[in-house]
Amino acid sequence: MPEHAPSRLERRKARTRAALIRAAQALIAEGKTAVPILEITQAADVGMGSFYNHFETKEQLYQAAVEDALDTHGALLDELTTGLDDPAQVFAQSFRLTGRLHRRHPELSKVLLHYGLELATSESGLAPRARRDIEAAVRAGRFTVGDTELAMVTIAGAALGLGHLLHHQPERDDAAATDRVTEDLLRMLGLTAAEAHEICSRPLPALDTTATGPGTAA
Amino acid sequence: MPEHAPSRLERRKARTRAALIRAAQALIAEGKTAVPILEITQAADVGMGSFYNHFETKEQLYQAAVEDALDTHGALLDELTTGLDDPAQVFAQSFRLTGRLHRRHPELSKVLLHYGLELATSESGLAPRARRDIEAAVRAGRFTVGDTELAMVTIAGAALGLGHLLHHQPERDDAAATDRVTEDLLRMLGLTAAEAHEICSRPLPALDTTATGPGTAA
DNA sequence: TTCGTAACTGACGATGTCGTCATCAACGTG
DNA sequence: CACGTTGATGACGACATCGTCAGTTACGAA
Repeated sequence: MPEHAPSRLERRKARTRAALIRAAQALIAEGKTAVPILEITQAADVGMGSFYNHFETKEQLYQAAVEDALDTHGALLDELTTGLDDPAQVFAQSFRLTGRLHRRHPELSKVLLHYGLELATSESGLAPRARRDIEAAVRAGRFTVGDTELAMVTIAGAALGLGHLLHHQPERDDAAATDRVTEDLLRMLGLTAAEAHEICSRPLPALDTTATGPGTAA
Repeated sequence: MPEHAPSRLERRKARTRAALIRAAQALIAEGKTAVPILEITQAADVGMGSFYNHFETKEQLYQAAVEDALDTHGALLDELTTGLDDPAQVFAQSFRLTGRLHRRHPELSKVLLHYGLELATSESGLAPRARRDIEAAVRAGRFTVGDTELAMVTIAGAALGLGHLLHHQPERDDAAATDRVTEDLLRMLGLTAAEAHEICSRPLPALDTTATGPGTAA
């Protein structure tokens, strides 16, 4: 991989690929995963045949779309939690930010929701980051966790449930709901009720609307 | 509805309907929801045309199949938790039994997993039972819950996550895993760590393999 | 037994989707 | 400028699924 200067042709290829991924994410977000390929390419403003230049099957495209969405969100979380020294707060902040994401970037959120629990046990995506953060907190004596793997699926399930609820109850205050669930989870992880509440009351960094599109990671 | 004696013709109709629902549940359990109708009817050992005598669309059949599975499991839970006077134990026992279900009745479990979070917010199915139990425990001063709805989606998410993990890690002890997650959730719900542990150590009623088939409720 | 009805059945035409392929446009190279 | 290569494009044949329908069987009533 001699890190070629991505010459015009490659950039064009990348652009059509990105367009397909974007369209796929939009369709997944609408729950329309069972659409003809032609419809996807039209949504991407790309010729029908172009699809097969990049993917062999619809499922393959969807997989790439989800992977892209996960990378985007994970990178954002990492960026926004650097510099925090309390591992418990890193966890809390990540979770709270993810909760807010459901409203700020509904498309991305819905993509995550659609693939749901598959992602919780997947070895790529958010799972490794979550495991890293939880184990760090355990080592630091902040969390009391009997089984990291079980805690992770519980937390992942809670996150998905929360997102699902937020999408179905648009009138509910997303920040308040997310903070409460985070607080509940911190208690579950061994923090005292008082401390859990305190951590979830701390201010959060702003969640910019610089939604990174596909093409950033691939 | 004069409660007619269900005469032979009606019984036959009910039988083919049940056969279709059974087949649908089996297919959902295998994740094969995108099969031609013909395949469903063959699995049910029923003529192709019969499908349209009972349902108008595949999705309609699946919906009936899920409803049936939920009623079956919910009724079982109610039956096995009657007579308990501590609402916290009712909750714990229901959750522990549901966890064990993932291994005892994988088909039924997978049906629940497939429809996932939809069921957590649905007004029919297990959600009303969960709400009832949680609110009873709160009234009795056993649980400390800020928002019942949020607790419910968290718990539902945890249950789904647990089931998902159990299906993907067959070597894991399902009873131990379930009890630990239950314990975690009880702490989250305000019980002390000691009490949570104690409640999850109590013996459970045997989970008979009298899997009720479709036709019982419909 | 005979007849009417309700449910079952599988074959068939209509419809929709797939994936290929021949062609074309854009780009880089000698 | 001329040629080769890479990617884009959409039309087309192959194939699968759908839902209907005309005919059949099982049942119940007269």
